Amino acid sequence: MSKVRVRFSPSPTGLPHVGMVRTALFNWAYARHTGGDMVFRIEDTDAERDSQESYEMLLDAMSWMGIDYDEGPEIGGPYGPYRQSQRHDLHAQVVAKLVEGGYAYESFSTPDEIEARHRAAGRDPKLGYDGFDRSLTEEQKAAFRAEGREPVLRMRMPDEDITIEDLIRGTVTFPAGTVPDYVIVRANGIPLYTLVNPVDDALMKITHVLRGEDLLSSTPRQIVLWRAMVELGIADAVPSYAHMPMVLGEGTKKLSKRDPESNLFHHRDRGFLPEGLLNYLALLGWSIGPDRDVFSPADLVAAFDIADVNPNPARFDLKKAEAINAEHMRALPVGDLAARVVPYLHAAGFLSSDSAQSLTPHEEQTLAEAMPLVQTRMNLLGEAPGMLGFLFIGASEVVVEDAARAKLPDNAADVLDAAIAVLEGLTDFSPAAQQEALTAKLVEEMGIKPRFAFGPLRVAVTGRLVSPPLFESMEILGQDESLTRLRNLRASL
RNA sequence: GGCCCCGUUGUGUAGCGGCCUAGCACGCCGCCCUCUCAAGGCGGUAGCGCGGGUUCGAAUCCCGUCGGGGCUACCA
Repeated sequence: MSKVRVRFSPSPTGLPHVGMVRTALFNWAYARHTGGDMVFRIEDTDAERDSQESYEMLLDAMSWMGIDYDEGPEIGGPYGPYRQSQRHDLHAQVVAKLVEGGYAYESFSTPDEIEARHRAAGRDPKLGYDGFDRSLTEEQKAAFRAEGREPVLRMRMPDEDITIEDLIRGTVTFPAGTVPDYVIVRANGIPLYTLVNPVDDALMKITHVLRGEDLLSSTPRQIVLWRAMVELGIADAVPSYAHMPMVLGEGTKKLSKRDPESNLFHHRDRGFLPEGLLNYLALLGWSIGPDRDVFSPADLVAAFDIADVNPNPARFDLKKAEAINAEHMRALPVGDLAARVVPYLHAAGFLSSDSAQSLTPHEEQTLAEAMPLVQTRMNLLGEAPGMLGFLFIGASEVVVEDAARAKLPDNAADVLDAAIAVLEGLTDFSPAAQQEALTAKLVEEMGIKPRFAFGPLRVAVTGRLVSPPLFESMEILGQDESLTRLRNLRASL
């Protein structure tokens, strides 16, 4: 069996969509699992919608997700160029052979004329092209040209059933006559996706076409093109196909490009780990085993087979995605997690640099001490500023959230006064010492429930209702800083 | 309308004729733990769309039906 060659061939239009990334991921996983090649090709044939910005985001998305490729734009390869817009000559050569071999023909019919003919014959006007120009004589063609009409090129579909063995769906048959002769080249001479996609696949020796279900219906026409290319010696063999399920949003509709959740970078911005999102995306239509759903990219590669992919569409579930991401965050060595959280803390204004290597010694130490406290308390890296921000500011910058202030008990002033007195007297400011002393005073002596005894302290120190453990937090801040914060809140009551 | 695909708890899945009184995970609910919130532990909730077959036996096979989706462009 020859080497597997798969390809990911997006159009650079708009933002990278998670469904699209999932397609790239499965292609990649299949290539890596089989030891095959992953080809990355940009289908920028629609100048109207394509953009350089979108192209760059595509590269960014691939590299962030860790989806590498063996051939592609920027890195090249034996079957380049890898941007479709630079392959016009290659396409033109194939078109010429197709026409010469009688596989494609010139068609002058306009959509209106086709529809009119259907009506005249009492057929459904929406049947599609009727094959009218299939055997035009040279005289008839000349007559059309004399009218100033330029023909499109259509592929001649055979009068036979076309069957594909889909790796995910099994045998799929399209009855003869249900697919009309389709256009491969516009009247202006520019080839269409329907031509260029299979042609480039053939030229790049692609063996497996793994793509979205939305392309299933266009497969029979591509098979016909492939068969023609094989006969013409352009292609080696018709590839295997696998049509992956769509990624749905809420309800039953496809996850729309308008939906922010469809944007890969939206998730990156919120603080998904690439391996976390990759793990979740792989779960959309595939599973690694009956009782496991957390795995690394390497695990995916080791276990993945396109034949195991489910044919039914899957909904994108943010909650599940975040839970998976949280698992990955907890599995990370703390130092690693700390480094990953730095850009988010910097963006929120809490750190001097977005690189863990360039932090001040104090920032570095504070982060190192705080990270273990919050590793199990976050689902996303983006939660770090809210969780840890208070550690990187001065007492005067602490902002007490309204909700936190509202929740202060009536005796908050007494609690704070007592706590300040206790903590001032400590020579050992360790969490254990703090807790012992504060519990003795507030809980046992004053008879306040722990929850209400420590709540006001938490608010004073962090400004929030939810925070890392209180005593550890105060230890990191230091005795003086902690006391200042307690006094500040006390003074504001 | 035509052609095609899909159908297991709210969500993602395991299941490939008997191991299923349907497993796992997320979610949700409760309890335990507890300085908040998590994490962790324990327990609970909820499903084979429907109807016929085939079979000793069906979530698993067949047919139909209903429901959802895709395609039907001189877009990709």
